[in-house]
Amino acid sequence: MEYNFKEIEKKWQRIWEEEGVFHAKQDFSLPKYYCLVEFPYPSGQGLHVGHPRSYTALDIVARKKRLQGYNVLYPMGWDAFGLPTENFAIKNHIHPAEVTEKNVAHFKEQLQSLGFSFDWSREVNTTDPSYYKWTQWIFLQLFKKGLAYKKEMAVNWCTSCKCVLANEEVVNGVCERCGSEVVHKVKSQWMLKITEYAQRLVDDLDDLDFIDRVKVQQKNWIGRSTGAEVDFGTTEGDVLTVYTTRPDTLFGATYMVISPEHPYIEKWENSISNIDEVRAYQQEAAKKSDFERTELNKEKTGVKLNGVMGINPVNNEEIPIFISDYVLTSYGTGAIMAVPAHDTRDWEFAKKFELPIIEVVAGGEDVQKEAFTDCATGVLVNSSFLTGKTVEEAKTAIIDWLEENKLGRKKVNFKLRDWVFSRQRYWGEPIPIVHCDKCGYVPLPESELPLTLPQVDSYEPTDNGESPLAKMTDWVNTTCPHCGGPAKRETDTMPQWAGSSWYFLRYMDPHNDKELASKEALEYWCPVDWYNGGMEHTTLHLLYSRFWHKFLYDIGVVPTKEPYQKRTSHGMILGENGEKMSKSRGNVVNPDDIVNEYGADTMRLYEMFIGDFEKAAPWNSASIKGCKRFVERVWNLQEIVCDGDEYSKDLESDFHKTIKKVTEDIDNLKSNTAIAALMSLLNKIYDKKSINNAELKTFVILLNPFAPHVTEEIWNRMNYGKMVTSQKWPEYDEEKTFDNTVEIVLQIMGKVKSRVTIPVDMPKDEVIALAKADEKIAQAISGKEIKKEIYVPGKLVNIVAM
RNA sequence: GCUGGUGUGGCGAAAUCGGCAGACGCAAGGGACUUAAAAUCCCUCGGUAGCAAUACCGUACCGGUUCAAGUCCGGUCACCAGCACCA
Repeated sequence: MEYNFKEIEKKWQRIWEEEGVFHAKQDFSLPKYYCLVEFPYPSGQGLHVGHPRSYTALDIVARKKRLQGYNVLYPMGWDAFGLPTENFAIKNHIHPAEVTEKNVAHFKEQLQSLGFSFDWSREVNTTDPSYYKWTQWIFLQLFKKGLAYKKEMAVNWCTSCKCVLANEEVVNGVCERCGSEVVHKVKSQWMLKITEYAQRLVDDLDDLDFIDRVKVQQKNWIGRSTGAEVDFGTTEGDVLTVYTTRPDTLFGATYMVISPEHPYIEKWENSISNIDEVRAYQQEAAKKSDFERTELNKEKTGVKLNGVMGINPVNNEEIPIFISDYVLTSYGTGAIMAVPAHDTRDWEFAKKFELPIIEVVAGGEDVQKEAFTDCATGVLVNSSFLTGKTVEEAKTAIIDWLEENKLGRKKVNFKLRDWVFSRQRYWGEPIPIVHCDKCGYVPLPESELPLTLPQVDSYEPTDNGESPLAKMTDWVNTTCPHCGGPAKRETDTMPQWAGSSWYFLRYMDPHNDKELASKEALEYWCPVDWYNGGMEHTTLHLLYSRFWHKFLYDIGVVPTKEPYQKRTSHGMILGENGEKMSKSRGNVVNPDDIVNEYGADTMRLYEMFIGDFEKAAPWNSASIKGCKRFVERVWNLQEIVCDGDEYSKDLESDFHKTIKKVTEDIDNLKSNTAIAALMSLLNKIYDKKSINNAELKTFVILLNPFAPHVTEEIWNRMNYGKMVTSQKWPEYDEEKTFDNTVEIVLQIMGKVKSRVTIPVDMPKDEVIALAKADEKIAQAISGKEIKKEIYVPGKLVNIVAM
């Protein structure tokens, strides 16, 4: 009997959709489960085979949870603002909204052809004004709380996108999207104070069920370090504060370094005798892009400030001050004390400028030859009242001393920077702020939201760094909501990360036009129980949305501190040659082709069977056949069905074992071994040449989350009643997962010599006796002294005989 | 450089606690069915030696702990990812 997957899959997809089988119920008394996958950017290229890996994995979880009686929310939508659409629109003279609509339709069709159990009644689209109304609303709340502010500063500017980038979007000095050079440009930008949440973004990770590498990466990115600020004196009388994580080494500070942009240089202009040299260095440093700064980091450079000296507060010694670009303006105080004996960078600099190197922690080699940095367990020397203390003791002692004498304080610093939020492009949410000469930056009244994107003639980005919206004078010129005077609208738009920072909340109540979602819906659905997405979003979307959610929690909008309880991440699907799939490499696999040739069930099974979900895996066309065979063998079970309303004796324990295995594996994201277990069971059924109705029902339900179409069709043809989707997930009896007898191995000195089958509950003495009676064992131990006899129940007997 | 991870057949991979290494699948070889092919079904399938029973070797490499190590400990190498002058 042939399985016509093309017809049958389409049929069930239609029925599921028509009957709203996967719609989350409005009944808030039911136990809930919220499964979420990152909504895609609907690019013109269509779905990538990587998308279904994530979507199928959580589709399996969602379908199983429904069968287990949960009210499941598994939604899908479109993260549709963004540059590729805008660039396509520019090139082809079509409005980006039109491009988006077309791409969305294509994506949706592709997703539906894979049979995902998304609740399409809750579809959202970030470019829909009824959606971005609330994105703008959140921005206004941030503004009102002082967390959105405008600042003139050097920002990352992508020379190709002609747009500023957040720090998170700059990878190795180039644009993460297009790979073009990123330069520094001084611009006035909207910023979000994510740094205010740095501490909580680190601390609250502890209570979350995120995979470790996500936690570690977020922690590294936020980069918390604990140390002290120390106030150095100067011969100018000003206090020069430095940040250090090693205040214990204060007696080893032989010079100071400030960043080229440090404001004291202006202040000391008249006292610095070599001011021209200093100015030249400043200009040189300003010209360098991030890329150059990191590329050229081998050789230390700098200029000594002649005429000004620093004063070390612990011993009142005068030490020189340098400017150098190895000290960053944006971290700490933009100034450091240099301890060349115990810091590699300071050591290199000291060697180059022939500065003294004083050892203050004993235990290393000669500090004149190499910096001794790995000195956490060392003991202090040459350090007055700290001498003799361990590093840890000295840290505490010096901080106490500094605080007592008001010369310093304990201090926690973060690498995290505030989020550069504005973009000079058209296809994004307009920032709902107007600028009035009298009143400054004034938020639009909430009643005027959404502030919709105006129609423009040209979406072309400009070279002068202005948004295309700036040319729309009709739109730009407005009145101040505060004083009624003339004012100008903000013409920059929000970054793509804005709409995705809260979309999971909108799914909870997507058609609400009074609030971003109702209190009841938020109470019920928060938090997302399981969120799967790409590692590439760890320090972007995932961090940003945690920040927004925490803010919404603080202002009483959402009921939980964190948006996502559990976060997992899928490995990439590589091309057949083991390289990343890309057009230029010519190794792209189109999911449509696979669905056409093998069907959605086979595609789903293959992507789940391909290997460890967390690891990258190369595509292999040949291996798909194995999954197709499996689907067909399952289909053909219909030909060997016999009567029976309970598991047959010889398959009973296998069924209980498989139910247990599949149930647990789905919860642990191990679909590969769950499918392997189902394949094994199927092999056993075929060995037996028959399956009864009770067994087939269980088998079909177990397989349903993985291969929903074929199982639904079998269920239907067998007249088992209703749909599989309305059945109950099978249960297993732990007792029955054990066999009555078990084969154990008999070892001599840890080497397998023989095997024997015994009742599981046979006492140790009897098992050992039986083992010794075994012909091969008896032979092996004859004439030898038995040192030890080990019995591991259900596994083995090992006899140590010499 | 720092942080995290990975290393197992021809290939994708399994192996909650240390307890039969290679489940499951692909590819390959042999056979059955067929006029033939495809499909399907059955058998073999880590290496070496042997007709065979069997023996020895084998989870990147070196060493250790243990009755027993893919798994634990120490060291080395390779690869992947993230961060990278963060004081």
